[in-house]
Amino acid sequence: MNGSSLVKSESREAVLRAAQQLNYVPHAAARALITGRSRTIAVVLPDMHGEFFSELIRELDQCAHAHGQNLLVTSLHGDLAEVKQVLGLIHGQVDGVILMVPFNDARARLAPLLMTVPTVLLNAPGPINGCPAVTVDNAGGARQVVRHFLSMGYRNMVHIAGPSGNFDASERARGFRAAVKEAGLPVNRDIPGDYSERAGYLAGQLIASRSKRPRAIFAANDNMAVGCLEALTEAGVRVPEDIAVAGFDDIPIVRFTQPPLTSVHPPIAQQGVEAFEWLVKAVNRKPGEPPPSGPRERPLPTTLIVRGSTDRRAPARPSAQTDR
Amino acid sequence: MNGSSLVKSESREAVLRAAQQLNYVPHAAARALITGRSRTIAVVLPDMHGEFFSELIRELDQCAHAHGQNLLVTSLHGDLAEVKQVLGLIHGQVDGVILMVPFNDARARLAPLLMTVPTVLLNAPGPINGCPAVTVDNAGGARQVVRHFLSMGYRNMVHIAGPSGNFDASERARGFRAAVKEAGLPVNRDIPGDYSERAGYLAGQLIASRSKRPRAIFAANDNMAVGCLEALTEAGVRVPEDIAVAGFDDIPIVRFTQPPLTSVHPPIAQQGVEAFEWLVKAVNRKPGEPPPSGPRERPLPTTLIVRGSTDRRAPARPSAQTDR
DNA sequence: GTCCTAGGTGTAAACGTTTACAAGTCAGTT
DNA sequence: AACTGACTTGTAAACGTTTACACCTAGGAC
Repeated sequence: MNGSSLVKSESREAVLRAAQQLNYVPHAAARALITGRSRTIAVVLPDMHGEFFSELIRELDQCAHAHGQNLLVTSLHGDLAEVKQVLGLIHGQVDGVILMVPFNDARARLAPLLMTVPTVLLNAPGPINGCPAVTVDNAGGARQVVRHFLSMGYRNMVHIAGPSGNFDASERARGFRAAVKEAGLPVNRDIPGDYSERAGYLAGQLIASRSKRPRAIFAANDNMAVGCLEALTEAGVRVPEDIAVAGFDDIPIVRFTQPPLTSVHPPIAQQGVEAFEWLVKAVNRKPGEPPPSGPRERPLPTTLIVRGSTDRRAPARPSAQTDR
Repeated sequence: MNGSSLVKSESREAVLRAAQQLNYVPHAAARALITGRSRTIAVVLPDMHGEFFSELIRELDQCAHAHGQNLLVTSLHGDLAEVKQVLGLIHGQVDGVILMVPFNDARARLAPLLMTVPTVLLNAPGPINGCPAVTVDNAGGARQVVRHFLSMGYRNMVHIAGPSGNFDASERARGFRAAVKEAGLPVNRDIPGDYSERAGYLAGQLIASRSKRPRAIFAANDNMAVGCLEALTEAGVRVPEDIAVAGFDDIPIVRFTQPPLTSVHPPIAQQGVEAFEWLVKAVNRKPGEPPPSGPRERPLPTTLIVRGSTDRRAPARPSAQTDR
C-alpha cells in the first residue's frame, strides 16, 4: 500500500525497500479500474496549429505536474461529431476533459454529448450542461484596440473578420463594432477573412486599392494582420503613417515584422490554470457535494501591446538584452 | 464483443444497437488491464518550449490518430532522474514511450532505467539498451551551412555554440569544425552560448567589437542567430554585406527578421513519423518475434533554407500569396 | 435413429490493484 | 490469569473487461 493507512511505519518501509529492489511499479490500469481514478486529464483541441495550442499545452503540463496528473492530448481532426468518439475512446482512461470548442453553434451540437465526464470548455460561447466555459474577453480586446486607435486620432477604422462560425472571431467583430459605435463613429463593413495570412494579404490589397482608405485596420488575428501588413507595404502604403494595423493573439513573430505589430495579448496561461484548477476540484469532489462554483463567470481580460504598426513612437522591440 | 470473433452477424448488430441506446462505452482501464494494451503512447520531452515541441506533437498526434492510439504528453521538469518516476507513473497506462533526451550523457544515465516499455529515443546520442534513436543529421546541417558560406566566398567563419552537454549542439559544432577543416581553412574558436536569444546578442556584441571580424557567423540555433543579428545591426554592421549570419531550426520568426535569416530546416515531422511507426511495430509484435529492425540507422537529413542574412540575392520572403 | 461435426452461446477465470473485514497479536488493566 | 482494547496482519471480494472452454443446438451422413 503506497498510500497511508494502518500499517506500522517500519513494515511499510520494508515493503517499499523490497518494491525498489524488485523494480516494482503499480499497474496504472488495475489501479484505475478499482479506484475509478486515472489521474489523467484529457485535452481536446480543434486543431494543433498556432501559438495558442503550444502555450496552452505548456501551461496545462505545468498544472498537471503540480497536481500529479497526466495529460492526454488529442485533436479533433474532423467534425465536431468526433467529440463523441473521442469521449468514448477516453472513457475510463481519463478523469476529466478540457475541451476547446470555439464555435458559435457549440451548445446545440455538444449538449447531447456532455455529461459522462467532468468537463471544462475553452473559448466556448457559454456553459453547456453545467460544464463551465473559461473564455477570453475577445470583445474587450477589440475594444482596447479601438480605444487605442481613438487615442491616436484614428477615426476611420475597418475590421478584417475571422471565419464565420468561430466564436472568438465573432466576439472580436462584435466588440469592435460596439466600440466604434459608442465612439459615435460610422461602422464600416467588415472585410471577410478566415484567419489565414493569405486572407489578410488579400484584404490588404483590397484596402490599398480603394480610393477612400481607412486610417486604421484591426485584423481578427495576427496571421491576417501580418499578411495585410505585407500587402500594404508592397502597395507603397506606409504603416503606421498612412494606415495603422493591429492584430490579435500576440504571436511571437509580430515582434519581428516591419514595423512590429500592435496586438492584443490573450491570457492563455491564466485560462489554462483556471480550467485545470476547476477540473481538479470537480473531479475530486465527493458524490454528495455540489459541483464547485464556476471558475469566475466573466471572460479573462486581455492586454494590448502597442508596437510600431500603430504608433511610430512606440518603444522599439525590447532588445534581447532585456527580453524574457 | 466489439472485436470480431465467432458471433452471428445479426446478434452482433443487436448488441451494438443496444449499446448505442444505453450509451454504453467500454471501460478503457478494464480493457487495458486484461489485454495489456492501452492504445496509448507517451511522449516525454525535456521541455515544452520552442517550435520543435509543437511541430513534433502535431505530427505525433496525426500518427496517433492514424493508428487509433492516444497520446500522453509530459515534460521533464527536473533532472533526468525524473525519467524513472515518469516511466513509473506511466506503467500500465501506456504501451510505448517516445523519449527525447538530447544530452551527451544520456546513455550512462538512462541505461539503468530503460527496459520496461518499448521506447524510441529522440535526438539521443545513440541507441540505448536496444531502444533505437531517431536523430537529425545535425553535423550534416552544419556542413550545409559551411558549404553555403564557401560558395558565397566567405572563408573566415565562426560558430556560436549551444549549451555544453547538449547532443544536438555538440553535433552542430562538430560538423561545423569538420567542414571548415576539410575546406583547408583555420578553425576559429567557438563563442560559447546557451541557445538563448540573449546569448546570441552578447555574442554579436562581442564579434562587432573585435578588430578582426569574421566574414560569416553560424549560430547553433535560430534564437541565438536572431539575438546576434540584432546586436550586429545595433553596432552598425551590415548583414550580409559585412557579416553573414545563419542559424539552425528554421523557426517561424526567421522569415520576418531584417534581413530574413538563413537557417537549417530540421526534418521534425519525418522524425515523428519514424519514431511512431517503429514504436507501433515494436508494441504489436508477438512475444516470440524479434524486435523490428531499427528505423533507419542514419540520422535524418536537413535542408538549408537560404535567405537574405547570408545572400543578398536570396529571393525575398515568399509572399503570403503563395506561402503555405 | 444415432452419431458426428460445425457453428453458435453461456460460463468462469483472469488481469493487478484497493478496501473492507475478519482474524490475530500483544500489552495493559482489573 | 483472564479480559479488554488498540494495533497490526491476512483474506477475499470487487472493479469491467477479454478469452478460453465447455456446452448446446441443428443439420447432415451413415
